Amino acid sequence: MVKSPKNGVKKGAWSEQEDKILINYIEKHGKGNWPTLSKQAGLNRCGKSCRLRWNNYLKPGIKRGGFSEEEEATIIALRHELGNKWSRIASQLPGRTDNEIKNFCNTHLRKKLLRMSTNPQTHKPITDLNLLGHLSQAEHQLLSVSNLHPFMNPYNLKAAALSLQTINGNELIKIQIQMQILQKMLQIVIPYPLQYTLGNLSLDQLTLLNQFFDPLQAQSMIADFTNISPLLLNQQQLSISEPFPCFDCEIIPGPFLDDHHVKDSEYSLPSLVSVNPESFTVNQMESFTGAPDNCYVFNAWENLVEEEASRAVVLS
DNA sequence: AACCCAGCCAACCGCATACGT
DNA sequence: AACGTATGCGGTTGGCTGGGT
Repeated sequence: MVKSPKNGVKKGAWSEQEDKILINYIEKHGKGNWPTLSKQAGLNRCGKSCRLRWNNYLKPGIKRGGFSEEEEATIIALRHELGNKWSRIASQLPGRTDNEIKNFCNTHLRKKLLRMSTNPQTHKPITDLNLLGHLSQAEHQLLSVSNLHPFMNPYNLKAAALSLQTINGNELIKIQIQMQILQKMLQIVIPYPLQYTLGNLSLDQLTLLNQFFDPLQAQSMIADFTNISPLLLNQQQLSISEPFPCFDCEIIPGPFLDDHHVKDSEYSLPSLVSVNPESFTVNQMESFTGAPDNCYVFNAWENLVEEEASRAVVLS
């Protein structure tokens, strides 16, 4: 990046020679005043540029290369706590600079969190439809192949239904609102190729899909779940094997919110679960810890998402 | 082979604050 | 107290690069 000199001061990428001059000067004389340092060292750079080059690149102890999982976890936690206070975050990571962490957050982490249906800014699950308007098409694509929402996972629907036994009306309303948001998100983010593949489904499959993603239908499903015999409402039976992002621990209580945050550091596509809510029976309830293979709606949905992910088609 | 495009990241810019006179 | 300068910080830019067409 070579930019045109302004007032005779060079800008843009630093050359090896300039780096050597700066290092040698600081090793001999220390840092001191940057504008003065620049002149005395014979560098045709402004002091600010010298300071930045030294602090972000040349200073001894600067770590280069990818971030470890531990560093990444620390960054996520501190970002959640401090916001975009890059220098404060960097102070907790020896050898890392604020600039490097900022770049890391704005590229790798952003992509990763989107894939987890998580707001890159707040690190909370995406429920703000306004955010979707700021995403690129590629990011929409990324989001669309992610585990959009815990309610995409029938385990969560089931657990939410069980929780209805103990939660109050306000929380029920919140759940219903979240489901409506999910439905709207789907309308927005499902990319054309995925919609196209819906054409390959049978009418029955489409009907069931529609029911599942229609908030009113979904509400009635939840209502239906509450009619399941109390003998079956043993939450201990719910052992969720599929990892997924925590939705919102403050709103929805239940066993499905514990110890199931995504630990996978790669961008693997979370598996969806195969359960047909309409044919939910006692036996299926008892075997709910597994993922039945014979429930075609969610098998179909899982296949669709996987197919979509494998295509990796960016909409034009 | 040539072109396009998106992601990466070093470096710049502008503002706020600290510091010295 | 007021002013000028240096420094710190966070947002933004733009050249480079690799992958796709």
